Amino acid sequence: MSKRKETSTNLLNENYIVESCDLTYAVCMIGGRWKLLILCKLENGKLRFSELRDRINGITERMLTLQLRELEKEGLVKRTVHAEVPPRVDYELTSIAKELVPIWSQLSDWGGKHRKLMNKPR
Amino acid sequence: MSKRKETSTNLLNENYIVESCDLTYAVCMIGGRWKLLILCKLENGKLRFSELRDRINGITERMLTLQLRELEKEGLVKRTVHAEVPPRVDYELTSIAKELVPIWSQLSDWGGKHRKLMNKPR
DNA sequence: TATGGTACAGACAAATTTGTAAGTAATGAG
DNA sequence: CTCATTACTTACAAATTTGTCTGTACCATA
Repeated sequence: MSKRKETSTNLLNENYIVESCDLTYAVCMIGGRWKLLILCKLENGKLRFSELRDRINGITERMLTLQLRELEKEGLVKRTVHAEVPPRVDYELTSIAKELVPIWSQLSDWGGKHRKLMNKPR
Repeated sequence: MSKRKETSTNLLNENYIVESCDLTYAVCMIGGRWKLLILCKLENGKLRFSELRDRINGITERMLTLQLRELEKEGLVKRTVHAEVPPRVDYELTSIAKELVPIWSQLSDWGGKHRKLMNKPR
């Protein structure tokens, strides 16, 4: 949640693009270093913070927090806090996020295919 | 084509993630501020550099060049130089990129739907 | 009273991406 | 010889994202 300069060309461009293109809008939601990894892990149900952290190799708590916050804002994950000590918080996909699953599965297949093509060029 | 530090955690993380997840791999290909816009414009056939530049609001020649170069490297667009003066260069989608079209059309639909949901939250 | 587990928050720095503002080569037209 | 056109390139600066490290509240348990 580092604030962005509200007057930068960079931000204006991004806004303009996202406004005018549903596709770019969609990809922006799931862009960012860790978002897809997080969403994937949640594909089979709820997980708590520490479970996510432990399953995603290399992520720091800070990054996990930041990306979860954004995903929450975007309405892709739902956050539930249990009033316990020590605290317990879990995350799950929202219904609109679940609609993405079949799409990203195709995209993943495409990725696999493309990767092979690139390995043995011709 | 700004070089990246080969020893940074940032790059190591990216490599690791992309290696281990076809989905992230795929999304990385089309990530970046302008790539999808460019690909969309090429959906209906070849365009030359200046045509792309004029159709993509806000892009600079530098950015267009950079992103086209990456797309070319990734095998998503094909670049053809005509030996003329003044120079003429055109760009078109490769066949693997064309396979993405139906997927991104679904993603675009999802984006539109999601956008509406967000506008009138409940 | 000291310790421990959980889910973070904050300050700061490094890395990366994006934008700005020039300039270039080649050559045909005038 | 001068200028215009096209598709770039380069140096530099600003913005943004990602990573490092330290610290916090809560209370149950030893």
